[in-house]
Amino acid sequence: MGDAVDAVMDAWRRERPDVDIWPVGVVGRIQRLARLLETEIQDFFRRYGLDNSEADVLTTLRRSGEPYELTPGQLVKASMVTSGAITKRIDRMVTKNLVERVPDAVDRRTVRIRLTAHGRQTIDDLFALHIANETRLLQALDRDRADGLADALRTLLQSLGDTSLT
Amino acid sequence: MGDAVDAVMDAWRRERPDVDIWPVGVVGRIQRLARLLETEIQDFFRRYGLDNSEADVLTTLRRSGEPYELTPGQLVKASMVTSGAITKRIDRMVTKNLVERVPDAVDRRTVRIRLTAHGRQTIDDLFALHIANETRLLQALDRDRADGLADALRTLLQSLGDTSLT
DNA sequence: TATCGATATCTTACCAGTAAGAGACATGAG
DNA sequence: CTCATGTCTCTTACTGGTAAGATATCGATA
Repeated sequence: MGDAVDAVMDAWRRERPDVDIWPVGVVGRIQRLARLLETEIQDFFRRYGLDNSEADVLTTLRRSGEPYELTPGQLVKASMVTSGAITKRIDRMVTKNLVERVPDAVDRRTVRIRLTAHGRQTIDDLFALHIANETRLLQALDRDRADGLADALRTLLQSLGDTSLT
Repeated sequence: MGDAVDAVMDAWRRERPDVDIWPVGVVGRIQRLARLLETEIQDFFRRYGLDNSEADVLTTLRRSGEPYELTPGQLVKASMVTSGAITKRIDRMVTKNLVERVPDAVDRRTVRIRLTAHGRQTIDDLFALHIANETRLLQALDRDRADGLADALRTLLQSLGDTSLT
């Protein structure tokens, strides 16, 4: 008994035996897993009054280290969404007192987005729990298989040019 | 030199050495890859006047076999989007003459969504090219590594309950 | 056969994100 | 010093999807 993608592949082999559809076994699974994992992670953060997009910004700022601030442009590069989406996220998060906009002393085009004390506290309280939740989602893989999986995924990401966040 | 996720993990190890963040190496990569692959595949279909959501419906109907029709409910289960989204997709695709709604003879609650001749032609013309494009996206992996990757992803999907499309 | 819960599709109000570009500011070449 | 070009953030109009529920129909049971 396979997974949902095995069913898709069986159907294609019946309908289009002339095409070797092996890439579907990788691409289709990555897409389905991404959706399932995103839903699970969203459920986790929602229990604490956050959503995925807010958690994305909070974690990006937190792991950047003291003083926990980045420009909107840096957040765009780290996030895989457009600048318009980042502006809106920041607007929402300012009203929730998770981040604040502080003017840049040197370059007046630039704004710095800084974690508030509340934002810092929120993500620090949640981070270990969030990682524990991701560990639970991956518990079907032992550590060796997980490492092998991560290696193969890294190879793909590098080949697609995903080598930097800045 | 690693990928973008290696940079994220290095940052976390510096900022939160108390947390073992190994799951990020899998979850983060699946999420980034899903976005990158989706963008690439969207670019591919856009060259032929389609978008991802339309291609999703066309492929689902095509691989279901003669007479190339499914109910909206079956499309919902195959697609990972809500029924409202499927209704809208069908509306758009009807105006583009890719599918048609045909009443079900037996159950009048049910509608059958059927590929038109144009829809059938469109997906049949594109399918082999689409698979060739996916093959290109995965060319960094040889066939053995791709099989191993697919196996690990299948294990995860099954553990998360993703075993059927119906 | 009348009724009631289950099922199937569609509707409505809303929202996050996108694409394109506007506006403000910086900077280097001449 | 000036101006043209580049950079940075934000705005606007739009779109695809969601959540919740309305509407219509089916089917089992008393």
